[in-house]
Amino acid sequence: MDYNHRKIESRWQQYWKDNKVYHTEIDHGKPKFYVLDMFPYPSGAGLHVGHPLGYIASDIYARYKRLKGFNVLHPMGYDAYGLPAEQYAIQTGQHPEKTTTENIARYRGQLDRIGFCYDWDREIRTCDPEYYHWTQWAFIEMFNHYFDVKQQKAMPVADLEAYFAANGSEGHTAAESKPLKFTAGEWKAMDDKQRSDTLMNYRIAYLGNTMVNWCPQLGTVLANDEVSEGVSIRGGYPVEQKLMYQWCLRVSAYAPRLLDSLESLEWSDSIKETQRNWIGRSEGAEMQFKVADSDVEMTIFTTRADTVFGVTFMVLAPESKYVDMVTTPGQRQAVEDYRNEIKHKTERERIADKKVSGVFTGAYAVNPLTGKRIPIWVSDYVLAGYGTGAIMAVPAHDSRDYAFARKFDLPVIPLIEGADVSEGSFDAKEGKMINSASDKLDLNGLEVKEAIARTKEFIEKEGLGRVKVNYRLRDAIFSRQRYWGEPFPVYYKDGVPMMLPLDKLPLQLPEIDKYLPTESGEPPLGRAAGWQTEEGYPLELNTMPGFAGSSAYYLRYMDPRNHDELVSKEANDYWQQVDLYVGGTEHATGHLIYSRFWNKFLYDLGKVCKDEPYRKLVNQGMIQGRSNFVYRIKDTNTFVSAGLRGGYDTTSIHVDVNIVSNDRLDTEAFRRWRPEYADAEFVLENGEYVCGWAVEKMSKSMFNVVNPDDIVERYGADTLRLYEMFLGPVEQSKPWDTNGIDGVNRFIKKLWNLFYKGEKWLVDDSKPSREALKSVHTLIKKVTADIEAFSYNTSVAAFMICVNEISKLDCHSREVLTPLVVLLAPFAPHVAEELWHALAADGKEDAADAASTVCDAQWPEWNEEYLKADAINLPVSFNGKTRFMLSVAPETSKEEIEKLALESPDAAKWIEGKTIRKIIVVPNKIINIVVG
RNA sequence: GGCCGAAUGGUGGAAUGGUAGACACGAAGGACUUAAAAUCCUUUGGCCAUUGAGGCUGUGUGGGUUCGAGUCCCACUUCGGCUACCA
Repeated sequence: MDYNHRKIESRWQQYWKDNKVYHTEIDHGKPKFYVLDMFPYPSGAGLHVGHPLGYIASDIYARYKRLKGFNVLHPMGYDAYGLPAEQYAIQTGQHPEKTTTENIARYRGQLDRIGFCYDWDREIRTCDPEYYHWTQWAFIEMFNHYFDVKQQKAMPVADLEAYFAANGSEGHTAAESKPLKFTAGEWKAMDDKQRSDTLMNYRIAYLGNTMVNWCPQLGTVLANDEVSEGVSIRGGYPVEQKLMYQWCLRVSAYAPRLLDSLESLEWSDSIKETQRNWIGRSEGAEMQFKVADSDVEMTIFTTRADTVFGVTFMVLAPESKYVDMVTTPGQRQAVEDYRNEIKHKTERERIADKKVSGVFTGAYAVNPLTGKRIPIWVSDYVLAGYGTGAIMAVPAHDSRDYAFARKFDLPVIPLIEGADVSEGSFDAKEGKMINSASDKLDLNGLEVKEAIARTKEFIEKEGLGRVKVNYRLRDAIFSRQRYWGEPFPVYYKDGVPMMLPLDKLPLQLPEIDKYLPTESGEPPLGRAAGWQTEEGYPLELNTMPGFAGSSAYYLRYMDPRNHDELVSKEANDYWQQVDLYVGGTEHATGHLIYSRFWNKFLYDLGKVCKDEPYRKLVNQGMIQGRSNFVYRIKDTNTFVSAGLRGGYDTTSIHVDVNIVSNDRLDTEAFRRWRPEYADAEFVLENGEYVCGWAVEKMSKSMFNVVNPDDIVERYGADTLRLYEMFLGPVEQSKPWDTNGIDGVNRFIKKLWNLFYKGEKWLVDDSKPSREALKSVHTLIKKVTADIEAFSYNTSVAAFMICVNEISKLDCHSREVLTPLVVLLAPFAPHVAEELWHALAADGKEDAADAASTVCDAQWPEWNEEYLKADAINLPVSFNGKTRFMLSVAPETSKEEIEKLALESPDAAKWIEGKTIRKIIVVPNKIINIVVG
């Protein structure tokens, strides 16, 4: 029997399915382990060879944990709502559900062929009403809660209403969009609409008038993490700022907790750092600046309170509320013109346009420490959304302020000794202060850090401001003007937003005729006939964004068919949280923040038992494409091999990597590839056409997409799995290079040949040699350590070494081969399963019924006794240079080693005629003898 | 501009501060074969030497710590990734 991957793999995939081998239930007799992949968006293009990398890595871990005796939860599902299906629907009129269902079927087929151990009985889809029921439920809970800053947790809005009725707004501790002041009497006098509007200022899910990223081409708003460099991540369309009334989530209230509990997570430092930056905590001070000849006081935020003596002007964001309050009549027109100009520029244009621009308001502020009058300007380099939208400008020590001062010829006062500000600002927070003294505060001579502390102390004491911690993290905009998303469980009663009663959930997405906005500019749901409650109140027309469905999906896998709750207490208590989460780094500032927020909210409600959803996170690298090129001689249909193109004037052309093998072009396949190459001629080197190559993104247009199905068909899923792991560390990005896959395939065949020679079954019950035992026990130790450390590439190498050694020893002992098969089961489950059954049935064909599956085997333990070497070779060095090797028994003491080294004949010639100055003996490592 | 990471043969990559280059690809040579494929064996960082050995050098650059540095520290160069008028 030769190794036949097609037969083996289809046979065991069928067996696993028929026998529900990977079905998981709660089992209190076993410790649990939850391994989760970030679920995919099923795109129309299907999986390419890069997608399964993380799935294979987590699958290996899940299978390993199972063999170690854990009850492993390893589910899979689909993030099914998304823009591509909707865009496709707009173009073709095809219902996105149909496209999505087809794509899911294709994904499932591709995944199944790779042999994953998912419990498909727990599959979820975010577009399934049974699933989004709980997305809508969570939204209602967020609407019904506010965030209490003092207790740092979510509390019922009803409590807040009671507080307002008793005390008014005075002294409340709710996180708010903006400060509001009202008395208990005023609260009681409010009508429903006014109360609703007021409470929106505090709810965790609230309707707010906020600056949003509006993308005209997509016809929808986008969250900050869906925009990069002023264009949408999906599609790359320009994005502009627009004030809109939208549903938002008060994520910013959770910023301190999101930041603090990062410490407790086993995530990579780089992704934690990315989240820290995104949350953007900065310690500084808020200070009040009085406006001259006016009652207005402006509040600014600064991290450099120490530089207050160098403030020579103030700058307001164009959208700042202060602009209208301070602008003088004479400057009103100029300011209005400037604001209009800014408004019509997109974010992208504002960034691209590095020119400094701004306009004087005509007003002056008073520096609270020096009493000097300083002009107030408006400029778009100050952002309305951060801090208070107003800054004190210190041109000597901030490069942006410096550029502005130079452009508009404003004074620059250096505050740090030795800082040369004739060419640029001095931004570093170091040095001794100068020019910083008044009759109340003297900072001269202090280090910057001391000066910051001293100033903060001073302004708090004098009532000029207060110490303040600012966060960059913004509330999440939760409305999308699209069809293919979760409908909001919201209706409007006389203009007041109301939540549907819980027993009306799920509110199902209605059918519509076209997937475009209505003529009046309303979102697509505006086309749905009868989109209203039974009482006739209109339902919300927006839908939820992509991250809504992915924020709590890990909980649903614990209890996917529960009709009464998101997850039962029993299931949540058992499975707790994800122990290992595998996915790409691109979700660092989106999904991984929202999901943590969502989970913390549910935790506050007592619905989940863990504060954090994902205990350990591993980020797999991206698989890039490796493109191949052919070189056409200009104006001909002749192609020259890469090594010979020096003498010709050529153009390089991408060629389909699937007709190239080891960078050698299949010239016949090339002629068939496209009609224009049918009569192509070739200039060969050594009878072959050698292609050039480059690493690029994997994409259709580069002809470098490799489909896993093709690899599985040709080499088998086990080879694909082993090869993807062998390519390099899981965390590292690397190009897909099919060169080299033969090596892994050869390894499987070699392994096979330990069991079968033709039809003959080779395995026997003989006592294995010490070398064979040592080889396999070394492997057990190595693979166990490697899996725990996620170092799969070195594991595969270790398998190769072991199989080579055992082949050379001609060992076919069951005692050696059985653990080898179990070790291999996580990596190459099909061939391991086949051999496991063959071992049980002594190589007979009907092996399938002969034994339990390898999935129920026990992970082997290594025996240190077999690993002990007879002798250890220690390098002996003189004056740091290795001169010879000394063999000693493993348990030799330090003193004995020293004696042996000095007495060895090799040592004599290095010691001769010299004095020994120092001897260093590190047992099992080194002997170093210093002579002179 | 900020933050993070990386730099080792022709290639992908190994190496708890202790014999650098595991393992694999590719390449060269050989065995088997009518031939090819498959398989197996040998060699494979560079330089010098070779009858038998052997020797020198070598992990981006320059310093440092150490008996000993690819690994730790400082500075620099280059390349990736993320992020960005965040005051």
